[in-house]
Amino acid sequence: MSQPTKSQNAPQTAIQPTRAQNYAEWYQQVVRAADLAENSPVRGCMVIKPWGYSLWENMQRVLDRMFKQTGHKNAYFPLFIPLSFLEKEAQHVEGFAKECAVVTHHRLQAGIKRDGKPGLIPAGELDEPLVVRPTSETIIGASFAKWVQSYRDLPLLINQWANVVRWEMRTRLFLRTTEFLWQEGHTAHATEAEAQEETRKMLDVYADFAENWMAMPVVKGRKTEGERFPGAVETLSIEAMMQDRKALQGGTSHFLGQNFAKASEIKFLDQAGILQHAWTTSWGVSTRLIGALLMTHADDDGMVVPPRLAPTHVVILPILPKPECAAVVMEACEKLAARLREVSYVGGTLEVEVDRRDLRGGDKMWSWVKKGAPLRVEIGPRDLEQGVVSVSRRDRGVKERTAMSADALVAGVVSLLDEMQQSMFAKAKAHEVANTRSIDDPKEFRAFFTALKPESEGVPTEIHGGFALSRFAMDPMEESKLKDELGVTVRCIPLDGQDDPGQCILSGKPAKRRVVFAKAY
RNA sequence: CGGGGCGUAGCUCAGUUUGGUAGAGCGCUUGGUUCGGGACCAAGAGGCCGCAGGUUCAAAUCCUGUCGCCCCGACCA
Repeated sequence: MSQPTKSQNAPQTAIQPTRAQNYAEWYQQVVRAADLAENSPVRGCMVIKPWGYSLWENMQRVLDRMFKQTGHKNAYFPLFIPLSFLEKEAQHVEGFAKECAVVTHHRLQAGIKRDGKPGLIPAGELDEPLVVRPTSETIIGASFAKWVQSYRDLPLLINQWANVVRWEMRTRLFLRTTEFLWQEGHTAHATEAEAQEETRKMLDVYADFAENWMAMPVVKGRKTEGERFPGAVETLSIEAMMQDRKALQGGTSHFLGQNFAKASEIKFLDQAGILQHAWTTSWGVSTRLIGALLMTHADDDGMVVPPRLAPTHVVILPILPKPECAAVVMEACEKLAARLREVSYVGGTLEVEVDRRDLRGGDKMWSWVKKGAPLRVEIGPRDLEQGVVSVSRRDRGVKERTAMSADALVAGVVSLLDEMQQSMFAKAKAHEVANTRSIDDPKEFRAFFTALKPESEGVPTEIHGGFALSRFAMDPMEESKLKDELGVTVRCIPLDGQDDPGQCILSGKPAKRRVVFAKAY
């Protein structure tokens, strides 16, 4: 087979391979083509590039506003956690011990390294090692213990934007990296009911954000015992179906009971003068959401960014076939950009970029297609003659264009973006619905999650499976067996589900209701 | 931590079996022809072949050691 040259045999899609050919590789290629992030020299850690980071900034801005609106305040706690703090909650230690980065020294000095060469070696061993936070329950708990004395100090509603480190064995850009960015909310309450309400409220905030900003439909639910956060009494999560029909946990909200309050001594005197332990919660979303956004919306030409989170809403591409018309075209572009920048959109004004780069037209256009900018507006001499601009939507075909007057664009741009946002959600929802099935027959269940052609010699399995809504008797052993056999787990017990008694799909024992089974990231 | 693989130009890789002193495509620079589209032609810049030893007249190539990375599993936001 001869190597096809670019001119004779240009790829049909901007991303190779396509989703259908090799989904995992497609994901990596989109991350790169869209200029979201790249691998760094540091094992398992990524460099988030400007386009990817501005997506995160937009997510942060919206979420931060939602947290403030629900009464939370931001604070910042140390990156380092004394080892003894982590040891306070037994299940917590067990859950995180295997993935902690540990600081054992506090300076470097000249010496002979392990490879026998001269260089810098760690010196000044710490009396007590410091753990780089994998999550901050214990260090924040220490502060909460000081801040809470009376029922009048409650509820305490705190959020922190931070980086955390989890020494994972295998990493994938955005989905699982050694260091990642997130927010972690930590709250303390006087009563169990209030803490549970908080847990539920923040899950609703996440679901609202996922659906209305990311255009990503989610299922809200409770986790089974085996999938729970270490140390939590109950874990709630939002689960989204990616385009390969696997589930991605997008955010979690934990009801911690009094476990961490007891470990950190968060105590208060209630109105009756009785000393009580507080009830705490914690909840978080991370830069993983960028991976979720990609796998929900991106196509074989690259990223597709939902308008409400786009760093740039409109890209204006000047078309300059002849140098003599450059000035006129550029002026028209700048004029349109200035008008569009006055337009209000989702709490701010439109972000508009005129791409003045000295690149060939095709390269320039494709770079924005791959990044997923919602609207591209082309302006060339011919458009100027006809008094129009050419508008392309990223959620439509790359070559599809609509000619309209600049006035019409300025007047209609917001409804255009709104329609695009809606349409992206609708498409993702349709995909979820199409691949969610109620299954009562164990044979059908097994077939649903079994690939027709198993993976072989670099050819991945075809995309299959989805969400199975089946009854489960909540036996952890059965769940663990299922995971070993089919790689399927209970993603959640949906909150909006009804009681629907019948036989457990795994054991045949009586089961009260249906849960979501799926393969997961 | 178990199994497999790979370290050669910015990127993707060939060359290693059969040692002889470094290549391709893409990208980059310059010039030209094109150009409502990811074009073409020409000329260039760029690598002590992961690192350290050894064998040899001669090592990217053979041997030993070492470091790093990737993939599959177990673990995981």
